Amino acid sequence: MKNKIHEKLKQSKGFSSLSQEAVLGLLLLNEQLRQEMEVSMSPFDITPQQYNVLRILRGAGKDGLPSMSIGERMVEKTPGLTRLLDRLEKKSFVKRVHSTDDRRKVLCTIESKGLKLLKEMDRTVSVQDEMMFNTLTEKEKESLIRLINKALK
Amino acid sequence: MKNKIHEKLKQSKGFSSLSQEAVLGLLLLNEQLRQEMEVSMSPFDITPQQYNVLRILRGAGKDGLPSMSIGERMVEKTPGLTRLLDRLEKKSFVKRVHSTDDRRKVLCTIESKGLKLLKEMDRTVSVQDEMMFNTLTEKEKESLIRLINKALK
DNA sequence: AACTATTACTTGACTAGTCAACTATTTACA
DNA sequence: TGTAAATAGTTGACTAGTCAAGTAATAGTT
Repeated sequence: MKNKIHEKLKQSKGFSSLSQEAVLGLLLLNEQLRQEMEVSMSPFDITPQQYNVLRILRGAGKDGLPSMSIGERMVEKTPGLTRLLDRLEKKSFVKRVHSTDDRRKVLCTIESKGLKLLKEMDRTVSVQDEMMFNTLTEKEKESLIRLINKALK
Repeated sequence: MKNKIHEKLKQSKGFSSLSQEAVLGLLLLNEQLRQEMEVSMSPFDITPQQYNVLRILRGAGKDGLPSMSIGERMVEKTPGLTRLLDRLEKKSFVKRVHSTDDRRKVLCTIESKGLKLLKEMDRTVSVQDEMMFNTLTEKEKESLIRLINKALK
């Protein structure tokens, strides 16, 4: 089989270690995923990160979630999140209110417009997940998941 | 073994498909890598992307490389690259001159200051590559690389 | 009760990426 | 040869992430 990692990097020399090759491969595969997500989501006029937040908020239900808790479920720091929520609020996908029992907290809830958007996107997204790994068998996917799990700290 | 993908996402429910689980795992693993890179490179006052460009230019040698060709070796569009090169040039790590045989092209070459920086960083970076996958055996790394290769389009 | 520390977020200044529109140069062909 | 098309890069306006510093509210301590 051709080494696509070499190919994409237009690099003819070998790698100095298996770890290095794995690192570069991981970066490339992630980039491929990111691009596919962006393409499949852009017709809905939303970015992957914004979609991610909306999905978290849908999971949280009617009570909503303080900003910090959203941040924990993504891998992002709070400052970026504040501004991302600003944009989602401007588009009326989410609503923010100061929590009454701890007024430092800002409870975010998804609005009906946001729920509607997610519903429209659900199919597209799951099709895209399948597409992403359609060159792998189910056994191979399991194996990939196992390795990723083992590599996560 | 514990499912770290679930854990990190604070998600107790199952995934709707193996592909979805693989997608989420891939995003998390990439994030872990990105963070580790940022931490290990920040003492050198350089970002992973800037490091990446410098390494490409070192590979290109004394003749340098036009911006477009650098872009192909990364996974980035030209506009971002222009500005990234602006910053590297400001720090005197690279030099840009209009090519004489095709004056649309801008040839980028790495400067001695850039080479020196890379030399200082080489050890750190390769140690970090090893660290990233130190929970996997060599056989498992090979297997991961094979799967990544198969998933790359 | 008062004073400090912690927590939850916001703001500002930065790097980095996107797309769309523009300039300059080269190539293609009619 | 002269005009149109393609190529290389830049610029502007945007999303998104970072860190560091600031504000407001709560919790902890004496």
